[in-house]
Amino acid sequence: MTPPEAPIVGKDASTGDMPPAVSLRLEVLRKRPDFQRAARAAHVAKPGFVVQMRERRSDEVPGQDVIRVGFTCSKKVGNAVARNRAKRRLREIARLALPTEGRGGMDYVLIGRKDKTADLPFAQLRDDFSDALKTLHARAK
RNA sequence: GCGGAAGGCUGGAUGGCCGCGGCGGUGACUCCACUGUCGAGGAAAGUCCGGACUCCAGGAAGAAACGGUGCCGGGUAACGCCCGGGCGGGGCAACCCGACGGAAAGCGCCACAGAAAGCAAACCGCCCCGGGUGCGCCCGGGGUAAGGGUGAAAGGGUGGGGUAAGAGCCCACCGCGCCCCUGGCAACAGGGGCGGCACGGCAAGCCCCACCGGGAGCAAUGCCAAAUAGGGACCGCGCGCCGCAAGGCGGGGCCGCUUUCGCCCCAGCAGGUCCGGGUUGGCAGCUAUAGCUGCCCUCGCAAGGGGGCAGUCAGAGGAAUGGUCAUCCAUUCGGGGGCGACCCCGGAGGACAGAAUCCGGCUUAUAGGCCUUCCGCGCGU
Repeated sequence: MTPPEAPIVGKDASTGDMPPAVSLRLEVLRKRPDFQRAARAAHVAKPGFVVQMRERRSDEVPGQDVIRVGFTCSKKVGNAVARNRAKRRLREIARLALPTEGRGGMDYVLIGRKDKTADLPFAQLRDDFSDALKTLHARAK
């Protein structure tokens, strides 16, 4: 079932992000202060998750060629198994979309929701994430 | 075949595409790319016990307090765990359950009901004597504890003798207590003798006895680096008393307590040197041994012990061990076909649950599937 999905990726890739994407790198957020700064920035809520995005200041350590992304699932999401599964699915949609649809110099934080993050169809999660990114990028303009 | 008891195993499979963490290799190799290899559980969970390990308290001994354990024996590094046994209780049985030391060391409590709840008493009764009778019984005195009733429990139980009625008053058996013998390492069991019964229950109320326990925890702890508050030591100057000097005197401190042994410190100051350090980050601790896994020998009823061979098996740190799709596998729902086992089409969903220093246990959660042994009933031979 991979072939049917390939056109989607190809279509998104043709929107014009290809040239700067040459050296975009993904890094994972690990420090609490980074999460707290992102929490004060813009956010978009979708059924399966919430996305926060913050533009790093130009003098911050990771340069403009780096996209950073963090994942948060609090105890409200469920027990350890539910939290881990939600986080893994969030990681996957981020990994699939950010190299082509993300912007350098941004910190993204994805927040899991109870039951929805683990149960919604994967394709819907991907579509919602693309929509959320477009909304955030338009707002940041 | 039906019903039941005990124990054990498993807990989705295969493949495609795309990924993650550790270690190794290769490449102009701090980034990165490619490649090889390894990568969650029986409970990883609760954090309830027991340890290893680390730090704290100066060494040793002791006492008190506090906490825990509690039939006996064995196993173990240890345990509150495990195995075997005893006793008590439940079940036709297989088997299961048990805070199971001490109540003549002391204190305390025993609700409700009941006449009476621990010291002997007597509500209804029963019996005898005296008196009165309207003959139904009533009053007074005394003897009883068999019967009724209450209760979780009422001063041994059953039967016989005995008596006015009764009563260990007497007798037999059972129970209980003491002594002795036998078996057993022991808990305990069996037997004999004596005693006429005295010693109610609760120790999951305090308590007593025996045994065990110092405290805190990997966010332990050690190392490195930067900035900085600002503390201490030594050198130098100076310095209470005694002494030529070494040093002593005097004062103070060191495990929560005690004893003993031992140790340490002691005004002030411009300067120099060194140490130290809240916090943040990095590295170590960090995964291999009271090991684990498989097979075998041996001792033991067993838990387990001794030995041999082979292999070596997650180490993250906002936390890797996955995401997704397809097929199969069981499960279930709807429709159809077939006498039936079952088959076809479509759909749903896949138990509990995710390592965080590491072991040994316990407890709790768990869809479905599988295996072994045993018991009762029924049927057949």
